[in-house]
Amino acid sequence: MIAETQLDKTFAALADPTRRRVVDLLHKRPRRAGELAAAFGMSAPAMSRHLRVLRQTGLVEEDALDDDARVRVYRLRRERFAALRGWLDEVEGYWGDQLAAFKAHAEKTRGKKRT
Amino acid sequence: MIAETQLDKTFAALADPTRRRVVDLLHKRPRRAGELAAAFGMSAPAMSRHLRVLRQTGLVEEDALDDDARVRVYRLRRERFAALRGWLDEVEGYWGDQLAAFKAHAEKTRGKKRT
DNA sequence: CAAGTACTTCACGAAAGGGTTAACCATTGA
DNA sequence: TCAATGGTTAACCCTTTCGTGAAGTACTTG
Repeated sequence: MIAETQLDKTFAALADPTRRRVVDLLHKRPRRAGELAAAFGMSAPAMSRHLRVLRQTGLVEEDALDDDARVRVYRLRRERFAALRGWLDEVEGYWGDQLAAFKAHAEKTRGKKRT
Repeated sequence: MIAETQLDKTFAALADPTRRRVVDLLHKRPRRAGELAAAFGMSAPAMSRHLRVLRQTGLVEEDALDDDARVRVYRLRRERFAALRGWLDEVEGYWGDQLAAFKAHAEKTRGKKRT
C-alpha cells in the first residue's frame, strides 16, 4: 500500500523544527554546513547530526566544492518530497462523506456490539 | 513566511508511526477510539493520548454518537492536511537549478572567505 | 612538514515521548 | 441505585533524541 518505513523516516526527519528550518533555507539555495550551523547559533556537531539525518532519509545531499575539498555543500533532493506528496495525495484523495460512511458502517455492525 | 509553529506540530504529530497508521485508517472511514486501540493491540490510554495529539493539531476531530454518549467517534479534518500541502508546494515550487544558484552565490561572496 | 580550517564522530548529561497500570468521570441499563 | 462500559487523565519507567565539549579525520597553506 504505502512504503511505510521510508516515509516514517521522512516524517521523523521533518518533525524537528531545526531540520525544517534547514530545509527552508536550502530551498532558496544550497549552503555550507558551517553556514547552517551559524545561521541557528548552533554548534557544528549538532548541525552535523541534523544534516546526517536529512542525508540518511534522502531529503538532502552533499556535493564537494572543487575549490576546497574540506567544504561540504548541502542541497535538497526532490525524490523524498515527491514521496511525501504521494502520501498526502492518497490521504486527501478519496475524501467522501466521512460521517456518512461511518453511520453506514455502524448500521451494519450494530447488532454485534449492542443489544 | 510560513506559519511555523502550527506546521511544526503537524509534522511532529505525523512523525509517529502509530499516529500515521491511525490517519490511514481514519481515511477510509471514522472509527471509535476503542476500535483504534484494538486495531493496534494497544492499551486504551496509549491510543487516547495519540488521539489527543492528533486532535490538538487539528488533524482529527471527534463527534458524539447520538446512540451512546460514551462513545467517541474520530474522523479526519481536511484543513491541516491542506496546510501540509501548502508547505510542500512552497518547497517544491521554486526548484530552479540549485547548484547553479549556489555557485553564483559563492562567486559573489568568495572574497570574504578565501584570499 | 606544522599549524590552521572545515566538518564529523564520540561520550555524556538533560529533556521529551511513548507504553503501562491504576484511578477517575460520564453514561447506560438492570 | 449500583455494577458495567467507554474513554480520558495521572503517575511511573524506559528508550530515544537533542545539545555540548573533546577528540579525530581530511584537506589547505605558510
